[in-house]
Amino acid sequence: MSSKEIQVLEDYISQHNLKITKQRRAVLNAFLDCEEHISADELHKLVTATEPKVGLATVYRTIALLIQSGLASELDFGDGQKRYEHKYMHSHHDHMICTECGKIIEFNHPLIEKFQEEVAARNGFTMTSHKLDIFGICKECR
Amino acid sequence: MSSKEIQVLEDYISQHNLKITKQRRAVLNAFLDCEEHISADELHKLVTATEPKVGLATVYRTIALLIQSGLASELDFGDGQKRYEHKYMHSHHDHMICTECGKIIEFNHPLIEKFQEEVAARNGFTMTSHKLDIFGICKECR
DNA sequence: GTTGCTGCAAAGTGTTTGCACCCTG
DNA sequence: CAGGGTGCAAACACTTTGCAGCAAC
Repeated sequence: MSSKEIQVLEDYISQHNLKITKQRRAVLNAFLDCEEHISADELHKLVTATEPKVGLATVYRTIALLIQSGLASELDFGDGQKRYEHKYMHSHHDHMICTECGKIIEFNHPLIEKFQEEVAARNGFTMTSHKLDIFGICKECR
Repeated sequence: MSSKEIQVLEDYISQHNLKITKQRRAVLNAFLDCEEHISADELHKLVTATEPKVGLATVYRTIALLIQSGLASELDFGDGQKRYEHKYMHSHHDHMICTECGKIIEFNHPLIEKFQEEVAARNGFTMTSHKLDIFGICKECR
């Protein structure tokens, strides 16, 4: 259980006149325990394993809080549901998704990043963020 | 009105025991007339301007046909709805999206493409497709 | 005790499907 | 005239919201 992330959330909560509840702790802990790209529904299943009465709506509301506090970021691989991953203490990276088994490899290629900046600048764009997903077949599925 | 695309669709239709209808022509023509990244709802509005009785469901069903026949490809900029663009006779490119005005610039950077291949290969991935979106502020909105 | 939080159910959004009738081939 | 196509409405999947009761501060 990572106390730094709990601190980040509690700081955000106290700075916004919000309250710490056992549901919010449960959602945060389940999210932190899971080192994956998790959907709201999957996170809800994890949470209810220890706190059976937590509703899906609370999970969605807490995820919004995690995003606002900078702990989580939203992903969309185009499969109809949003996914979430750790953001705090987790540097930028892109995703390579196996379309057979769903495995996701994270990677970062400094030159790709650099050329993106270059393309943006060349078009007069101020880049705020970007998203690169590579789809393919991983070596186990080939 | 581009006869090549109509030919592609009619070929696909005749090869699959399907039928050509005025609704399908209307959807295809509206799609071809519009050189943008259009949503199903927007395309439906365009179609009903000339064919008022065409239903949204038919638009979705025809879009599926366009995708299967290789005329259209699906985009998802993470705003909750899918968008579609011309694919036939339109080479690969990525998107730069202005988060202020929604303007989309298409670009292609050969080195970025090359490094993606390289990263995939390095991880034992056989790359089948990829998607790069850069979000930022365009020069008019700055 | 105030004010925010929760669970539930209902509403929303974008997309898909079932069905009776219609039209193409 | 057979079999696919259409419009409509209902169903769907995911997410958000309204509300009365509950709990943190």
